[in-house]
Amino acid sequence: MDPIAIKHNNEIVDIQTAKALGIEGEPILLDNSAEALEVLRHSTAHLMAQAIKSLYPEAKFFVGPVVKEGFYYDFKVDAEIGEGDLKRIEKEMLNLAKKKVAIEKYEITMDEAKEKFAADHLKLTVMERIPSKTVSIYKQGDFEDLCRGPHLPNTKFIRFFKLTKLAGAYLGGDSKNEMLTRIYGIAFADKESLVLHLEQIAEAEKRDHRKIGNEMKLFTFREEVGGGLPIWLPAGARMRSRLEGLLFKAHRKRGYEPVRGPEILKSSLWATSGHYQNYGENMYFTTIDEQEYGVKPMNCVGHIKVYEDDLHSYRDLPLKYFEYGVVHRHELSGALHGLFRVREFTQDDAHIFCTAEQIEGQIIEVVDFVDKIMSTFEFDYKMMLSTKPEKAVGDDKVWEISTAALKSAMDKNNLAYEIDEGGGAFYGPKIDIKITDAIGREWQCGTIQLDFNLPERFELEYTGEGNDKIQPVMIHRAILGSFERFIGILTEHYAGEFPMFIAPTQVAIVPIAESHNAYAKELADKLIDLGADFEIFSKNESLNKRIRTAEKGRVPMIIVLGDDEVANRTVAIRDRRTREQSSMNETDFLNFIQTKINEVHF
RNA sequence: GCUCAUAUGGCUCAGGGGUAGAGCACUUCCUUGGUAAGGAAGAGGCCCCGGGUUCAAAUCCCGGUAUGAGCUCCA
Repeated sequence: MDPIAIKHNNEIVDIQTAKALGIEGEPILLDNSAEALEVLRHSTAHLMAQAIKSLYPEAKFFVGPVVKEGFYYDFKVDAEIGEGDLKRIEKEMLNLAKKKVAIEKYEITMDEAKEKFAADHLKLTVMERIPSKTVSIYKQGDFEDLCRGPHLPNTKFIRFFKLTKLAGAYLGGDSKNEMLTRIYGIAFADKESLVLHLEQIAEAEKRDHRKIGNEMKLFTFREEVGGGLPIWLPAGARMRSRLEGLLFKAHRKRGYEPVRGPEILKSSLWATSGHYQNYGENMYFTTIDEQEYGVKPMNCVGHIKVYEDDLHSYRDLPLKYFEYGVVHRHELSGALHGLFRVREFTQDDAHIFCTAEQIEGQIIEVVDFVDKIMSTFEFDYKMMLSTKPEKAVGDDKVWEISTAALKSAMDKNNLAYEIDEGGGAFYGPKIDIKITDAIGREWQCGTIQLDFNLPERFELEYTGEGNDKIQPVMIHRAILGSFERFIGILTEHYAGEFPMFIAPTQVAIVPIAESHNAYAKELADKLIDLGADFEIFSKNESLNKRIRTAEKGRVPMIIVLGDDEVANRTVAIRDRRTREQSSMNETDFLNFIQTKINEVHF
């Protein structure tokens, strides 16, 4: 196999450039390595541009980079391009690739380039952004494009690709500029990888929590209620309350105290906390009796008021307050997305007030808490440490100390993390927990934020050993993040087939005939006593229909009751996934359910 | 927030300047069935909201609301 490029000084250099400059290096072969895909996808973007140019001769092109999920090209044509045109463009791309045209590179001066592309105002805009005196041109057949490369040596390497999305995009991402057409695509070195990728996209669509949530009647949204304001239906609320219950116990076990702050607080308080200045554009305000109030976007201020209710000794610390805090944040309307991005949500929020010496131990404890929960739900996760953002309160020195404290807690305990520069909260640095779901997608849930600023702003203190007044440190933390987003993620993670301990309905009871209803009711009562939710399928429908309905409802366990079961006090169990049947006596069954429901402790 | 698209019964969707359609779900009746759709009859819609054009608007136009995709990745 011929190399498609080389790696020189840790940079990808294409064959054309290497030859011109006489550079040698480690060969990059056409496989699915990051380097090979970068070159392949970049050239596929160009091939797409060539195809577009041949179908729409008036086309003008802006930029066509490689991105995380493939590549795109921004361009402008006179005609309307719809989803249906993607197939046409793909076909033309295949035709062009089949001609096995060499991709050549040459350099010209910026002035020459400006003349060459004089008719293309988009390319001219691109050139305005390039500081160098010369630019490179890549040529394949009669198609030429301004590009820095690297590119494949020949179009024949491009075989396995797919144009995936069509969208509008502003020139340069700025909404003041003109709107261009953007086509996204993906390319791989072999057919299997492409097929696998497309299957993954289809799988993600099947798991969409908006679709499953609707089918399972977990939650809904209503136009007349407002955007981003979820309505929890009985099934969803049952599941949510199971999660809340398990997590409540877990907090109590770890020494957290439940507290509760008000939904609206005076604006002056938000000014003290800094939210008014730094987060105000995301907040809802209301004025009553000439007094302005802000609807809380976070729970910290309420918890600070809990702390302030009493004097504290160093002996009391750490104090851990937690609340399932309902918060409102005005997200951009275009950013709303199912349960993932809403304007009202409930955080599993807690604030730990501790001494500086206790920071490390507390961080470790929270990380351990996170690990327990995420592993229970079979999530892999990684941690990101985010540093000071542009909009921030507090001295640089305080930021340095708190960032260092987080790093040291992680380092000392050999916890791996990545750094996100400038990604912190406005009051302090943070560690975000990113989980990976069943089909490999990443989600941000929990967060641990260190805060020296709010204690300072509210002049919090505790009495030290020497009877002196010392400022405590606050740790903000959430583990699920919010019930809304977490349940959305769980829905996609499990494709709606929730494990027994969290499922909205644990057991579907299907009595075969009316004469078996009494036994069904008797079992149902016993299930309630165990804390299991059930549903009896005794409607006037065929047995097959009722079993099908129960299956489609994604209930983890279906039991069928007929003459045999009533006579012997047994249940016929049908497994949701394997569709296999087995029999169990009543006592064993109830014990089994009890074990299944209680097998999880966070 | 911006651009484009979409909005028809509880759900999924077809239709379309002049009586509103299907499947599922729902109700009633028949059927009493042993592991993925038994049969029949019936009820249910201000066609998102507000304006405009028209003899006539669910349909065309404008505005609003909601939903979807994209808007950060720089030749």
